[in-house]
Amino acid sequence: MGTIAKALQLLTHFSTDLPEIGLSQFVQLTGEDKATLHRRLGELKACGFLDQDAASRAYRLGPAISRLEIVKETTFPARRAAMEVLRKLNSQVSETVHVSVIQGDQGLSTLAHIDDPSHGIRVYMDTNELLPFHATASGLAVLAFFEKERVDKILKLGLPKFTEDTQTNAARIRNLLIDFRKEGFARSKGGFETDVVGLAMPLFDSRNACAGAVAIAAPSSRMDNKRVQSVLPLLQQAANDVTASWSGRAS
Amino acid sequence: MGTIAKALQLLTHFSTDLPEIGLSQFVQLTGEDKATLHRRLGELKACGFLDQDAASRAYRLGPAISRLEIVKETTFPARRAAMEVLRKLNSQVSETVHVSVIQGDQGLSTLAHIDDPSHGIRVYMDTNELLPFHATASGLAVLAFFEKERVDKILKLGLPKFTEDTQTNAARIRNLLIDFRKEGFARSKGGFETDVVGLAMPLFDSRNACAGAVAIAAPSSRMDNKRVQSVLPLLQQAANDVTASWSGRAS
DNA sequence: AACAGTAGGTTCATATAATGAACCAACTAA
DNA sequence: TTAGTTGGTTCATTATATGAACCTACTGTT
Repeated sequence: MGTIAKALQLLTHFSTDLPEIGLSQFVQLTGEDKATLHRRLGELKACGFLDQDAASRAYRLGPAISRLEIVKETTFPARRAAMEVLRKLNSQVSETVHVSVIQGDQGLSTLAHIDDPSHGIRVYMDTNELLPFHATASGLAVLAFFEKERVDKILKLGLPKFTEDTQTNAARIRNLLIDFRKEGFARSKGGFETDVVGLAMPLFDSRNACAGAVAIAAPSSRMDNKRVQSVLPLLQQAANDVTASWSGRAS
Repeated sequence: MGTIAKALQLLTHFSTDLPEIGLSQFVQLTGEDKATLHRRLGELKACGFLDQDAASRAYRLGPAISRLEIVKETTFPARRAAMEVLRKLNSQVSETVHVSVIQGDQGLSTLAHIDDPSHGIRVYMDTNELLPFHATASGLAVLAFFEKERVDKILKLGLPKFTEDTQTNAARIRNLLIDFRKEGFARSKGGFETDVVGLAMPLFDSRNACAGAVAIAAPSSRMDNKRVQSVLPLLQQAANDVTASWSGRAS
């Protein structure tokens, strides 16, 4: 790995749970030398990718990120594209739908979502919340397409129990992943929020790496096996549409 | 300059006008060796900061940008913070207001804006359009706080004429900047859009570098010298508020 | 078909830049 | 005082980035 990649790797440690990181904390997180990290962080800061709190001296993501995101969304509106696909999918299935992207090893962050308005009982999404890999359909969908090493690493980070139905047995999760990979989609029932059934398909970037997932979240009362079979082709189409708009390549 | 900074510098070449850049074009833009650039671009791509079009092989901004921006805006909502300040300013002055951030040497991109709803005749903003440095109050406000070398570089890039009143004389612009720096704000009249008067104050990041500007855009009929004097303290307050929310330091 | 000009991408000896153990300095708590 | 933090710096050593020359594929031209 080159110096550039090592430096950019540092940025992946930032998350909604850990928005500010000090020098020593970076030493802990990476195991690298303090002097080395200090120089890397300094360069990232000089380029505006990091900002340093004047008082605490901790680092946080800098203004260059916003600038680039504006250019990216203006010229290649991934967010808008995802939103358009979701509008279509929502109109077809009349359930809450969302597109989430991988955030390092911590989970998935929601890029775009639609809370379905047509039912009295519906699934609400907290967009600020990270979706855990092991307890959501989206998370399982991307895990199913990760290399074994990465799956191992993530499963070893801990499998918190969110509900009675959260699957916390690593071996069983691994078995699920084999099925999901074969079938091309993942499902979960009440593993993150009680009574919510999730159906998710992976999304790929232009490097053919799994970048996220598109998912349908519905009350379990409205999502029996028959309904699953009927919405799957629509979800597949949505996944293809998002992947195509992201990378020019349909899966 | 270290390798990391050199690599990140490449990203600044992307803009709304130039969203995709090929290898040879990078050679032209930077004057560096093809092999070197190829390796740097490859590393940026491997980290998800760049994406490569499968057919044309051109590079564009990648998914990592969006991921980081989501973390940044979730945990440290610069955009939202700017918007809140703008709401207050708009309620006070009842004119179109906006916050723009510097985008390399190409101009300013609008981060947040409010089109004032209270007047029949009002200034509309095209958020996708880059604000030129030499023809807008925001641009002149930041130029006034740049080092001389950077001002020279930008003025040499060309001074397109947008209206009859666009100032295209570099020497006169330089004189204006001296005044603006002294007064702490910049003004322009019809230089970008006919009959629009702009008033802008610079914004600073935590490194004390000028990062953007907050501005009021009004029809010239509503912005005489007397009105300017009355809104300036409000603009100053808004600039302080944004800068404080961005960096923890009031100017 | 041969040519010239473009593009993206690769090789390997060389030179430059990254590294890290040991070092400060400042602050906090015992 | 001491011991444990924190962020930050120095400089000899080592590893990495660099770039001239090379390859390959595709374009339109003669």
